[in-house]
Amino acid sequence: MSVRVRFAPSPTGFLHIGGLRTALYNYLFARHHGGTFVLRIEDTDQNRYVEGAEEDIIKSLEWAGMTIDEGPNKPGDVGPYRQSERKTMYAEYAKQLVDGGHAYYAFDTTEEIDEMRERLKKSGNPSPSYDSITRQSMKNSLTLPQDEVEKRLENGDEYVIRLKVPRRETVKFEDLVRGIVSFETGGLDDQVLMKSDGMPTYHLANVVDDHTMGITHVIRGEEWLSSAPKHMLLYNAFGWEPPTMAHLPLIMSPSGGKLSKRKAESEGIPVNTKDYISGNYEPEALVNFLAYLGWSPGDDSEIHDMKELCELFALDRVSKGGAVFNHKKLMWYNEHYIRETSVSELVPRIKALAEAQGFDTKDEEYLTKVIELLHERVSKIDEFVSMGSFFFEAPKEYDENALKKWKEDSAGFVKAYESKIEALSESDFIAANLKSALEETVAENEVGFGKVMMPVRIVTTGQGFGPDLFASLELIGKEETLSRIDSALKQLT
RNA sequence: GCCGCGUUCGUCUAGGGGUCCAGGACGCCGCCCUUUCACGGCGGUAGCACGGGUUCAAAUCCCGUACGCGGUACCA
Repeated sequence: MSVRVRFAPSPTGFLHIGGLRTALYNYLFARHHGGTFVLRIEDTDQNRYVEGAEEDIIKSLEWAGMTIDEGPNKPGDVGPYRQSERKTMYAEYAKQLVDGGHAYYAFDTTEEIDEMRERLKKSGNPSPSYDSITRQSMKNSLTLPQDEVEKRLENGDEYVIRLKVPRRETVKFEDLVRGIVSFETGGLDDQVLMKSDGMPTYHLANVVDDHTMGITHVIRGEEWLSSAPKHMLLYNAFGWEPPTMAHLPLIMSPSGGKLSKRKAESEGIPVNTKDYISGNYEPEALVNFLAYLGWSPGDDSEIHDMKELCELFALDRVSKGGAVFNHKKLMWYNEHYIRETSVSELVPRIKALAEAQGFDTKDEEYLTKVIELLHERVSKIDEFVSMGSFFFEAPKEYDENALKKWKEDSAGFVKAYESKIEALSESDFIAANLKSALEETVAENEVGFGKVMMPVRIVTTGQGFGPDLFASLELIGKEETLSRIDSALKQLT
């Protein structure tokens, strides 16, 4: 049987970075086995639905380089791919469960359930739940006379359908990441399967869908492990073969705990995939980084593109413990992928970024040279623009830190240097000559190289660091260089 | 509280009884290269949570403890 996996996010917001990794592992697994990657939208909670979330999910997956084989945007044979559109199916299956004695109607109001919880708490039960014991004293089709149940149903009284969890049973299953996992049903509650609004809960919907969509492997986050036994009970009740399970370790925040929006952002980690897109991260870097966050191929390799990851990926090599998100390592990957990208590929991307900020990037030849000079020193491609803005326009202000190196004698050295390069013809205004002019200035004044170079750098670029100064000046050109020196001298002296 | 899952350098991990006084990567530190910065090269720092077993031999198997994380909804 060929592998079919699904990524099943709920459209309650922007795609979380942890969700993206779950999707990635599903995708890699599918591709590794020549299987199918399905996107299913789990929108059974109408209260939490967020407009535009589905588009964000699809856009994010595409940006990361994952191709959806079947999904709401690309229907296959087992659609629809949004749970809200499969509503009638769930009701039928729930009825089937009730008829088979595996589920029952419950008419209790929220208040009545709260009361029950309060009462049990008082009598010493620290975590009361609607379960095989308490259901006996509640209003449901197990306790109410048959005719009253029918009457309530006919009257259109509000009801839910609950799973009738067996009293004492052990649910055991094999998880591809964790091995054998087992639970006692005594600790499970009679989970609601159908809500009073007619929508199924996640538990029912995911089981029905995974089965009817032919899903062979359920690969999801560890937060689902606790409800997995309920799902196994459901497969059993339906008489279906359950898919193979694999629960992934969670991505943790550096300060501990699940990587939540609040935590992550206070630690400088973007949580939503869209923030990586708008933040100009390299998708290849994020994918490589995420793949290694909780998985490793077992050798000493670190760098793999999507194609290689697909070849290497195996669920039994996924680690069990949670993995802390290390933003510095992500940046290392990002730098790596930028260096791997050819200058010609970079040109259009940086042109767009720079122009969006109102810079004139001149011609392509010029931009190419700018990129060559900065290629080895940026961490993210937007730094080509921020670090290289002086290539596009004269500095508007001088970096505060750099100015610390501006001393009493700096202006004099800059003037001395200026008079030397002023003498250079346009065609002689090249890096080698600009460098020897500086060396001469240094020698004539009997000072260190930096005493002259740093001030020149500051007045021409506004910064105390950057690409090779002489190559930069050559690119900026004689006229512009001299004009920058003059206007800086006016401001700084 | 209860249930479940986990625990190898600061972080991500390799390791699945002897070849491990534990290997790689990020970070950090130092040196070299560069008369700036960065890149690159070389080197260094640092870890098997704890306690019991099993065994000739345990990071690797078993039990317990501690700690961490997840779940405990008519949310997913």
